[in-house]
Amino acid sequence: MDPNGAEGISSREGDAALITEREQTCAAFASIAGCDLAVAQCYLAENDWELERAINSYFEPGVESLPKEEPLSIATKPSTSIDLTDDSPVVIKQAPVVDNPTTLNQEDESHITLLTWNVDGIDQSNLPERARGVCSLLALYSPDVIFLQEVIPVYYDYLKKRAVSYTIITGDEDGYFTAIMLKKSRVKLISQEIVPFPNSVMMRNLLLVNVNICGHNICLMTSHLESTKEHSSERVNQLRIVLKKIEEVPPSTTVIFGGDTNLRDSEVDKIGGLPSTILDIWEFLGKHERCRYTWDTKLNNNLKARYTCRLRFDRIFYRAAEDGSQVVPQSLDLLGTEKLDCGRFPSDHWGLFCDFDVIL
Amino acid sequence: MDPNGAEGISSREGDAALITEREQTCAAFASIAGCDLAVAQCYLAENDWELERAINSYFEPGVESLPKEEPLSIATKPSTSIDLTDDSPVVIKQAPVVDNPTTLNQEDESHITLLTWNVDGIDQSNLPERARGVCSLLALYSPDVIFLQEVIPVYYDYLKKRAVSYTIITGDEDGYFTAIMLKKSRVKLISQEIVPFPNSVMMRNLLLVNVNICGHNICLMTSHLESTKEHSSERVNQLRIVLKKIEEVPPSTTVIFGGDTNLRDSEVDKIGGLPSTILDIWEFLGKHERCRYTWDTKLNNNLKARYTCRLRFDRIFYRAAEDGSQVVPQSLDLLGTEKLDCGRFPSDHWGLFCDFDVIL
DNA sequence: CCAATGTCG
DNA sequence: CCGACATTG
Ligand SMILES: [Mg+2]
Ligand SMILES: [Mg+2]
Repeated sequence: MDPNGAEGISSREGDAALITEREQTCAAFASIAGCDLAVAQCYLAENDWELERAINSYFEPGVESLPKEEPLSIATKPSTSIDLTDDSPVVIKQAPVVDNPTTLNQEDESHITLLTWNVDGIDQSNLPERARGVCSLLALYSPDVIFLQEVIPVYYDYLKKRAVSYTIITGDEDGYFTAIMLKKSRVKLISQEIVPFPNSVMMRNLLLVNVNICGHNICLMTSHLESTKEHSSERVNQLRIVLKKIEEVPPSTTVIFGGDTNLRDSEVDKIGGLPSTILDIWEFLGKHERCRYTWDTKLNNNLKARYTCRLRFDRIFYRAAEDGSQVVPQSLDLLGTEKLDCGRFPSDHWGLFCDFDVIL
Repeated sequence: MDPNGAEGISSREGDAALITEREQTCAAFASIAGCDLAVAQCYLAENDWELERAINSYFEPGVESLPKEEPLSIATKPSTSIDLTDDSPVVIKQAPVVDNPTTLNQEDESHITLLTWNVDGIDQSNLPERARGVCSLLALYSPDVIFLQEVIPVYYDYLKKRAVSYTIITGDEDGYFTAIMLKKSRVKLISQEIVPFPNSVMMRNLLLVNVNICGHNICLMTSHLESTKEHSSERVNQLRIVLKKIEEVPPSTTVIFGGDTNLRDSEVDKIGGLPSTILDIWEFLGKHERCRYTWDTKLNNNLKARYTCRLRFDRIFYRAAEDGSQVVPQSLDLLGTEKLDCGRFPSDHWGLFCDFDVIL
């Protein structure tokens, strides 16, 4: 797998037509994988110049020691070595490239799209297939901005390979952590910051970036607030920190927070609701039942729960820039609600996909 | 025990001196017990005219069925039939009468005294002895106002007998409930009210009375807020109701709330602390460690707890009347911190005794 | 990663 | 009537 260990280009090939065909295949590989031609050539040579096989090989990390079904408590650091390879090779249907006609994202100056998703990287069962499922949807929807929670190091490694058209910023390096992914073609990264939650017992924090999209200054924030009912009061404290941070952003900048808040409505009530300047986008868009619950043990079997419970854990908050509302929430949808071949879903949470209108 | 079943007065007595002596004994009995002479004569006749024996007989209710050690959960209604009699008769050392020189209460126009105490009537172990212990301290300190929590019906019956110099108003009739006791000689009852806690799962409410003491209009309130950490949010809601009710009292009236709040400091912080107009008397008086914890499993063995924990559950709140502070908290002390003969304390809570200065 | 319950110290 | 944790549906 080491590109340096592969044979040099054109070492055994003499036929000009063949070289041309392979050069085209290399170009296609490089385009899909977002790597350079030398790396493309290396993977193709190792896979008998079959494009699909080589692409799958490229996106599946090498075999490591794999404690596959090791149960992990939510506050425990997961093992950092896992094999994201799977028995059944998966065809990459959408290449992670810009302006791919097969994506659903129209990608113009009039819309900004955002996805937030807790991908449950700390559940190791079917993780390779689940991660591929997530990445396929990322490629299909190609959001301008992606917030992920519960990413683990090997998941991050996989994202770096699959989502080469994105800049990825993470909230931590080990354990499980959040990530912000910015589509390079659309989003200009200006700065980034990690705000600690000093009393978190779960290593949680607030990750934020300042970006410019289509000329708009936007502060993007994600977090995975303290989990479980037991830690309600710490979670509410973390929410206060988030809201305060949102309010501190200069008024000329739009702010979008998205993440796994683990919030119960009563906890938001307890602090007197959100500040009037900050909108909960699900509420703003009319509280549609269709995309209310982002965690639902009745529809989602990932947790094998013998109880039935659904909650709106994943939320997107929005604070408009003061000089007119140029970025306006438009629609909200759930992602990841279809079962994979393994019979399970990409995560125990649904993803939350939001489309913003850009009003000039 | 039925007064109607006793012999008529002077039925067998012919000697004038003896009659005179017995009339004096009757008068003493009536004074101590706060009953009329006929009732006094009845009890004395049944107890060979021995004053102490008759008094004890009077204050010990008749034997009923007694599931003595039946454990009760905090949310469960206790049995309403229990024998408050005890194997060892207890001598009434302080009669519950006004201006008794053996009380510690100077009882003048310059002080008002108040006691709040969760007497743990739902713990049936040693309840007769513990109730007598409480009543002995009531007699000793003779507070102008007493707030009790976790009174059960037979405890209330006992209080009515022992504390004849008090008017007793209760927050409920069965299960366990709160009581406000007003020293008849000092406190004029004007009105009373029960404010329901609509979401209590433990039948809790707010009991309040409007009174006049030494010319001052005072609103007195007690409650036993929802118990346990699990019910924190309902407890905080109940606290809000209490604080709102305090603030709604006309400004010309002093307000004193005392009770078992079950509050953790963080819960008060969560609502932004008390309103600035309402003082926590323990804080106001300098947060003395000596009387900080009113529930302490290290010093109090009643719960036989194998853990050690102490909290300031019992609190007194004060809102001054607007036209100058005429009633000012002066001192705070714990009561019931001495073991009874049974080796246990009157309650798992300490009583909280507060002295107010009356500034003319 | 539910909520209710039980155990333990 | 604690707080941390495990168990259950
Ligand atoms: Mg999770
Ligand atoms: Mg109690």
